Amino acid sequence: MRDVAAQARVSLKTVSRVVNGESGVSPRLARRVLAACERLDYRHNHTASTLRRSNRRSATIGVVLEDVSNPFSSALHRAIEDVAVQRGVLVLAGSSDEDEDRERRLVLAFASRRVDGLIIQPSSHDHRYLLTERKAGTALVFVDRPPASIEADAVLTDNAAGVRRGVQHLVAHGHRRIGYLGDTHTIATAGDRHRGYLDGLANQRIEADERLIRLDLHGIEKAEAATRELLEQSNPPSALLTGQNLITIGAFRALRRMGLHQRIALLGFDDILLADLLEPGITVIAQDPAGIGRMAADVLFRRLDGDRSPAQSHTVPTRMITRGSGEIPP
Amino acid sequence: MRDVAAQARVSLKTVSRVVNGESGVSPRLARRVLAACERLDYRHNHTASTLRRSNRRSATIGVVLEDVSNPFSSALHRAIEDVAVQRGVLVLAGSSDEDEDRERRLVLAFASRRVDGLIIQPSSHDHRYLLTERKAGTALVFVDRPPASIEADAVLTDNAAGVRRGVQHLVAHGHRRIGYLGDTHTIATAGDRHRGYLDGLANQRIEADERLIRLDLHGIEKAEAATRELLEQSNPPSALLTGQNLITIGAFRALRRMGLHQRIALLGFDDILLADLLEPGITVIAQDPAGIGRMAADVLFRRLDGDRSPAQSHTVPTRMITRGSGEIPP
DNA sequence: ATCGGGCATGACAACGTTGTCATAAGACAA
DNA sequence: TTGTCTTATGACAACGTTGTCATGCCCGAT
Repeated sequence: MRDVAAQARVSLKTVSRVVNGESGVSPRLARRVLAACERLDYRHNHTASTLRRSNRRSATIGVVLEDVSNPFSSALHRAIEDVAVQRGVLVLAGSSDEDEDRERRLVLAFASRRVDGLIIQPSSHDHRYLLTERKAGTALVFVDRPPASIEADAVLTDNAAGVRRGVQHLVAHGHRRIGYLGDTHTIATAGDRHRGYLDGLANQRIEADERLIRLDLHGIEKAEAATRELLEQSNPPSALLTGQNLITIGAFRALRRMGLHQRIALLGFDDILLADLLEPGITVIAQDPAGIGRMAADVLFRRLDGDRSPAQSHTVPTRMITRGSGEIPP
Repeated sequence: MRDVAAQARVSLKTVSRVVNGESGVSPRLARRVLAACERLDYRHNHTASTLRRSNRRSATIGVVLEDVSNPFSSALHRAIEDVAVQRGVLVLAGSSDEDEDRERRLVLAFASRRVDGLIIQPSSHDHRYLLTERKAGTALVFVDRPPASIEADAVLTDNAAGVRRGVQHLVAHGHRRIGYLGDTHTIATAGDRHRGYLDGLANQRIEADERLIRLDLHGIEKAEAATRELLEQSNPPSALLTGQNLITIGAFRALRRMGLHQRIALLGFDDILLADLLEPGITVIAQDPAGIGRMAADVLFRRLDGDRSPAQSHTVPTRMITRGSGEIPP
C-alpha cells in the first residue's frame, strides 16, 4: 500500500479510501490510485484491515461438521456457504469425527483466527467452553444436534416426530412387529429417534419388544450384522425401521444377502442417494440438510446484524418419501 | 495480552514468549503468566501474530472445489483437511460451480486473507491471474484438472488410460458396438475421457461410430434422455461407457425404465455409492479422490517447506471394480 | 573487589491497515 | 479584501502481536 501511495503520489490514507470505496476522493486521484494498484498488482490485506477497522469483523465464519465428506454434513456446508458468499463471507470448515476433543480444538483454532461466527454440528456434551467466545461477541449456532449446558440458537430436525410418523406408516401397512436399528446412543439425534420409535409404538398401543431393538450400531458393517441377528431369531420382525443413513444401507445389504428384500419392509431415517434405483426403492423419512444449513446461516447472520433476542431452537420438518420398501405388507 | 501482562506483572513481551512456548522464561514467571491467561480467558490472536511474525504464515490454506457437497469434491476436501490438521493448518473451502468467475472471486478472496497456499480444482481455462499470487509466495496446486496457461503442480487422475482400460474390458467381453456418453466437452477431464474412448477403440481396431457418441451431457436428466435416444435408434450399442458419475446414474435409470438393465452392458467412470447394491451391480473405473487429495496436500506443503524444484504433474491411477453390469455379454 | 559472560526480562519499533483529527485549498458572500 | 464554510487530502496513532536490541542481575574467575 505504501508503494501504491508512492507510485500514485498520494498519502497512504488516500489509497485506503480508494480501496475501500469511501467517498470524498476526487475522481482524478482515484483513477491515479487505481492505476497504481493495477500496475503494482496490489492485493488488499484483509487481515490487517480487520485488525484496525472498528467493527473488527473478519468476514469469515467457522463451521464444525461431523465430517466434511459425508453427504449430510457436506449438504449443510454447501447451504451455509451459499448464504455466506452473498455477504462476502468466507467459510472455514473442519471435521470433528464425532470426537469431543477434535471439536474443541477446531473451535479454538477458529476462535484464534477471530471468526465472526461459528456453526457447530456438535459431538461433545458440554459446551460451556464456548462461553468465552460468546462473551467475546462470536455468534454461535448449533445444527442437527442441540447444545449442551449452554443457551444458544439451534436448528434441528424434528427427529422424534419423523420416526413416529414412520412407525405409523408401517402400522398402517399392517405391521405390528417392527424392529428398530439405531446409532450410538450418546449421539443426541440417535436418542431422539429411538424415543420417537418407542412413542410411536405406544401411540399405536403396541408393546415394545426389547428383542426387536438394536442400538449403538455405528457404520454399515455393524448394522448389517445386527440385521442378520434380528431376522434369524424366532418370531422375527416383519418390518425394520433404521435410525440413520448407513444403518439403512447395512440393513438393506443384509436383506439382499438373505434374499428377504422383497419380503421384509424397510423404512429408513435420512435419505440416501440412489435409493430410488434399488429394488425395491427404499422408503425414507428424509431430512432437509440444505434447509437446515440455510436456516442456520440465516440465524447466525441475523445475530451478527445485532439481533439480541433470546436464543431459540428452530425445527425443520422431515418428509416421507415412499418408494416401495416401506409398503411391503407383513 | 496487555491485560494479561498487567495481571501477571510482567511485560507484553514476556507474555508473548510464554504464549509461544519460547525458551528463556523462568518457570516461576511462566506459571504466573499462564495463570493470568486462564483467569482472563485470554485467546491468542493468531491473525495479529501473523501480521508481525517474520515467516508471515497464516497457517490457513484455501481450497476451491467444484462443489463442496459433491461426493468427489468433498472426498478431496476431507483428504486435504487430514493432511492440514497434522500441521495445525486450517482450511478455507469454497465452491466454484464450474464457473470461471466464481473460481476467480474465491481465489482473490482467499488471497486477500493471505492464505499460505491454494488447492484448486479448476473450472477456468486461463490461470494467468494466479501469477500475482504465486509471485507473492502463495503455494499452488491443481487437482483433478490441469492448469491452463501457467506452470504449476498438478495431481490428476489418468483419465484416458482408465477409459482405454474400460473399452478393453468391454471388448474382452465380446462387445464391438460400444456407446459413449460424456460430460460437457469444455471440462478438461471430460475431453481426456472422450479421447481415451476413441483411443481404446482404435487400439482394438474398432472404427468409432458417431451415432454411438453423445457429449455435453451435464446432469442425470440429460444423460437419461441421451441413453434413451442411443438405444432407440436402429442398430443400437450392446454396451455403454459413461464418462462421469451422474451420467452413469442417468444411464442406469434409463436402462431400468426400458427394462434393459440386464441386457445392455454398462461401465461407468468414477465410482458411485451403493453401486454394489443395484441389480446388476455397476462396474466402474474408480478414481481415488482421497489419494488425490492427500497427494495434493503433500505437494503443497512440500512447496511451503521450501521445495523449489520445477512444477510437476502427478498421476493417480484408476482401479476397475467389476460388479456385474460391465460383464453382461452382447 | 573487579571484571566478563550468560541469562532473564523489558522497551521500543514495526507488520499493513484505518479512525481521528488537522490543514490546505477552493467557493462564496459580504 | 476578508471571513466563513466546505471539500479534499494528509499526518499520526492505534489495532494485537513479535523481532531486535538494551539492560540489569547473578555467578565464577581473576
